[in-house]
Amino acid sequence: MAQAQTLSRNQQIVLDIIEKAKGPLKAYSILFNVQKKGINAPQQIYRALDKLIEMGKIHKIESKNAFVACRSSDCEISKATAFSICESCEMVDEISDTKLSKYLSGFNHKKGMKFKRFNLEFFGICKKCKKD
Amino acid sequence: MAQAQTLSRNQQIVLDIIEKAKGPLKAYSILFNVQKKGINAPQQIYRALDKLIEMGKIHKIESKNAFVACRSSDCEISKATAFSICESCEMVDEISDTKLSKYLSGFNHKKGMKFKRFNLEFFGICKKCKKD
DNA sequence: TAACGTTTGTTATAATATAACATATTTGAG
DNA sequence: CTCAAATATGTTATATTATAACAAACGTTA
Repeated sequence: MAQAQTLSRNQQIVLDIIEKAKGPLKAYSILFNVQKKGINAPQQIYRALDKLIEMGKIHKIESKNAFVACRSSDCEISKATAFSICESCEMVDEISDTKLSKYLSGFNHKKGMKFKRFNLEFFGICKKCKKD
Repeated sequence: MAQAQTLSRNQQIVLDIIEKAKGPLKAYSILFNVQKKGINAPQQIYRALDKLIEMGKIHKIESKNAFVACRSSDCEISKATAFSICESCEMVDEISDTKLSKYLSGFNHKKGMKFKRFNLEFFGICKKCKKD
C-alpha cells in the first residue's frame, strides 16, 4: 500500500463537500458552500481540486465541468475512468466494470500511440427519469 | 440518405476554419480568425459550433474545450465518439474502430440505464513526440 | 535551525460560454 | 404567390469557469 495520503485543511474541506453531495458539484458552487469556513477565493478551491484529482480522490466530469467523489476504492490514481450521466437529472454514476476497464486499457490505436489514460462518458436517461 | 445539409454562411465559415486546422481549435481562436469576415461576437461562433455539432460535422473535445472536424464519413450524428489525444503536442485523432464502437454501443450499465451516446478520450504521448 | 517544499491567502484578470433582444432571411403550407 | 413560422444573424451585456502572480505561513527533515 502506498503511504497514506494526508489531506491539508482546504483539501479536506473540499473533499467533504464533494463526498456529501448527491451529484457532481461545480467549483463555484463548492466555493459558495465553504465561504463560512473562511475560504474566499476560487484559487483555493481549484488548488484543492487539482490535488484531490491527482490523488484519485475525486474525478472531473469533463462534459459538465463538475466534480464527483471517487467511489471505486481500487481506483488508485484514476487512469481509467468511466461515467454514466443522465441527461435529464444530471445524475452521474461512476462505472466500475472490470471487463470494460480491461478492454479499454488494452485498446491499442492503429497509429501506434500507447495510451496512459482514458476517460469515458456515457449519456442517457436514467431509470428514475424515465418513469416521470 | 438523409437530406443534404445546407450550411448557412456563418456555419460554413466556421466549418472551413476547423477543417483547415491541423488540430483542435478553441472558440475564441476561431473568432479571432474570422473577424476579417465580419464575424465579431462569440455568440456567432458558438451558435455555428452548436449547429455543426448537431449535424455531426464537428466534435467537441471536452477535456480541451476545443473543436475538431469529423473525419469519419459514416459518423452521421456523432452518438459514438472516440479520440486519441497527445498530452505533449495536443494533437487529436478521431478513432474510428468498428469493434470499439460496437463494444461500447452495446455496453449496458448494471443499473439498467440505456445509453444513447458516449464520448471516449484516450491520452498518451504520440509517436512523433516520443522521438523528440 | 536553516533550507526546502507545500499550502495558504489575496487581488487581479484571462478564458469560456450564455442571456436577451432586435432584425433579417429562408422555407413551406395554403 | 404570400404570409406565417422557423431559422439565422447582429449586437450588447453578462455569467461562468479557470489561471496568473506574489507574499506569507507552515512542516518537514537534514
